[in-house]
Parts: sequence; C-alpha cells; structure tokens
Amino acid sequence: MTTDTLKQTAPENQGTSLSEFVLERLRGAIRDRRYQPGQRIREAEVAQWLDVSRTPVREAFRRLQADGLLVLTPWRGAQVAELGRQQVVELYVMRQALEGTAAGLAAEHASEAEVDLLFDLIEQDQAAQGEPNRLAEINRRFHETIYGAAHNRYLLEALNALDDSLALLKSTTYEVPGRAEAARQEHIGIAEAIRRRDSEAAKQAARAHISTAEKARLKLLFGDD
Amino acid sequence: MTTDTLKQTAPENQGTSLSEFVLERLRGAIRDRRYQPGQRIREAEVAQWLDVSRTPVREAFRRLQADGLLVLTPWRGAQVAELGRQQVVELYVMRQALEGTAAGLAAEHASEAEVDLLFDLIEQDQAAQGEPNRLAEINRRFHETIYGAAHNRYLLEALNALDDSLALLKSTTYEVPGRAEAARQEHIGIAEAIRRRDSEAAKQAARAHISTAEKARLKLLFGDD
DNA sequence: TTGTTCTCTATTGTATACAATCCAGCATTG
DNA sequence: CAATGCTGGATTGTATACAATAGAGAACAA
Repeated sequence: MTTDTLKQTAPENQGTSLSEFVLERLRGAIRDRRYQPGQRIREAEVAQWLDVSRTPVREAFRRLQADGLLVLTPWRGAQVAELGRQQVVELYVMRQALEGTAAGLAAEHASEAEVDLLFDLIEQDQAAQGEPNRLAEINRRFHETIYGAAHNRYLLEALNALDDSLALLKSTTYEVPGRAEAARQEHIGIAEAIRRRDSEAAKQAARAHISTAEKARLKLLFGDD
Repeated sequence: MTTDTLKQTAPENQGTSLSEFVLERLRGAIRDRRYQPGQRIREAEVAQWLDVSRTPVREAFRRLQADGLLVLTPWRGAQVAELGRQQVVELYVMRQALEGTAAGLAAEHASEAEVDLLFDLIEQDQAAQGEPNRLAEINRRFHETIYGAAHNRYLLEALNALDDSLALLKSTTYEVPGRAEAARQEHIGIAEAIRRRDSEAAKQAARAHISTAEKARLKLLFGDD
C-alpha cells in the first residue's frame, strides 16, 4: 500500500462497506491524535479526505458518538470529546473495575498460550527501555491480551472503548520518570497471579496497577500531588 | 397526544432531531419486545411507520448496533440481536461486576434523598405483590437509583446499555415462584449496606443478588438445574 | 424428485439535491 | 462607543435518486 490517502487501492474493502471504512479511519485518527480533543470535525472535510460522500461519514459519526469519542450537537456538528478532570477520574474508576474483573477472569480462563504471551510481552518491554512509543505499544498489547484471556465479549468491548476514551488524553504516563519500571513490576505481578490461577490476587494486582496509573496520569495532567 | 403513530404532533422535537426521535422509538420498541430478537427490521418499514425518510432510520440503526441491540450485516440489513446461552452468561458476569461496583460506589456517594428513595421503592415493591409488570418496573427503578447514586457517568451508561441487552431475553425472572420475595430480601440487604455506608458489604450483596438472578434466568431460559 | 443455474425483485449502500439552522460580521440606533 | 438586530454564507439535517448486492424462485437437466 502506498499511503493512506485513497480508499479503493487498499484491500480493506473486504467484507464490509464504506461506513465501516470511514469509522476505522476516524477512530485511528482520533487515537493518533491527528484530530485533537475539542477539535471540530466537519462532515464535508472528512468526506473529501476519504473520497466518499457525506452519508457514510455521518453514519460513522453516530457510532463514534455512541462510543463517547465524538460529541454531536444538533445543527452544530461533531467535535472530538474533551475530558475534564472529573471525567478522567470517573473513567479510571470504571477502568479499575473492569481491568480487575478481566484479570480475575483471565486467571480462571486463560490458555497456556495466552499466559506465555503475557510473559513474552514483559520481556519485550524489558528490551524496549527508553523508547516511549514502543513501551506504550507493548503495554497496550499486554492489556489487550488480558482482555482477550478473560473470554467475555462484552467485557472486551467495554475495555476497548475505554482505552479509546483514554487515548483522548494527552501523551502517555510513561513520561513520568520511573513509571516505566514501576509499570513493568506491576505487570509481572499480574501475570504471575494469572499463571498460578489466583483470581483474587490477579484482580487486586490489576486494580492496584490501574490505581497507580491513575495517580501518574492525574499528576501529569493536572499537577496533582 | 393521541397515539404514537405520528411524529409532529408529539412535543418531542424539543432540542433534537429526527434521528434521535427514531432512535428512542426503536429502543422502546425493542425493549417492549414489539420487535423480537432475531426479527429482521427493514429500513423502509420503519421509515414508513414513523413517517420519515430512510436516512434518520439508518443513523439510528448505527447507534443501536453500537449498543449491541441490533446486528447489521452488510447488504442484508438489521435484525434484533439474539442472545445464546453463552452470551447470557457473559452478560451476567459483566453485570455482576458493574452492579457490584455501582452498589459499592453508592455506599460512598449516595445522597440522603437517594437512600430514602431506595427504601421507598422497597415499600412500593412490598405493596405490588403478585403484579409482575409493576414488580418489574419497581425493580428497574430500584437498580437505576443505585446506578445514579454511584455518580459515575460511564458506569451509568454501561449499566443502562446492559439492561437494554437483557431486555432481549424473554419475560422476567419474577415468573419463577418465590423469586419476587427473595429479590425483595436481597434488595433490602443492598439498601441497608448503602445506608450504613458499608461499601464492601453493598458490593457483595449486589453481586450475590445478580448471581441469584442469573440462576433464575438460566433456569427459566434453558431449564438449568 | 433433486440439484443447479439463472433471472428478477426486494433491499440495502452511496451520492446528491434541497431545506433548516446557526453564526460571524456589518449596519443601525441609542 | 455599546448594544441590538439583520443578512449572507457555511454547515448540518432530511429526502430522494441511483447503484450494487443478495436471495427467492423459475427453468431446466439428470
């Protein structure tokens, strides 16, 4: 594939339609912060960019609204959702509950392969010292592996939506000094609890992990002490 | 208002647009089982029924898809989601986690008025013996009060979406003999834990409540023992 | 009968035309 | 100068026209 400007050249038309195509493109753009929180998104602009009509764009907007990534105001259009301090706190409360649940379920239901993957990722993480972007990517995969290992489609969906929402926040908590090492230790604790099938310990470890991530995030965003 | 056939007569155009109007109508119709699980819904049919064009209908479809109430297959259209046994189990796992979280948070954050409302509803429940529909309605309000008392918008949204999904299941667990009385006792336990601000007890009581509801549901749907 | 292929119709996907609304900027008035 | 009200253009909401596809049933062969 040459670049991401056109649509028909890419083989992503497989099995689906333009609405889905636009949806994924927009989701990616928001996740990568090419559209920033608070920014207004005009239908015509997206339509032109992706070389489609406004119809599929509008349909994608609706789904992104349902996921909480866009705020649609009647007659005024769409803007990327912006999270205030209170909303960030509420998001992390939610995430603590869901990640805890996922880790607990993973301890019960994870396959051997899934457990191995978790430890693989911890090693990769070790090797990616000082590369914030790679660290963030590996971190994402670690958590997604746990989501999958819980084997609950609703939980999986909810956690993915939550991660998308958190992508609205500027930067990553790995910018906090020492956060990367601390996170790795916490990951090890979670993975080991899952490996020994200790559901309660996995849940508590995951909750604690999210809690410290929240503290780092709040300090980063609002200078909390 | 005369009936629910037309759209402009009703004063629901306030502040919003046809898409939202169609969305709410469809959500209600699915919740009331006027559209049954598995049933196909044609765009033109809805458009004609609500006297709008297909455009707002399609946009409503997308949001209902995001909520998991509709399954949209490209080129084949929409049908009301159908839940298999495994999905029901997964839904209840999710619900146990979220209701537990909500009850725990309610114990921390509920206002006096909210606590009073919970006990009001328990009394109303007592008075509605043998009226399954009223019991179901009061039950719904009891749980929604807890959702609100948790004061977390994401949790609230997730629980409401979950309840919509559960509405896809046939009938109510109040049809199981003795379930109504048992549920009332469980509600009292939850409400009292919230009143004494015992977060952990509220959480456990709520989880147990959902767990017994799940057992009743599975017995009803699949004849589990 | 059973299975296979081929139309043809119903239905959805997409594009576009048109209506309704908002908002920035200017003019008018006090 | 400030405040208010109007006007034009930009943008979204809705309707409709057209294209693409799937699926049912007819026609036919074995």
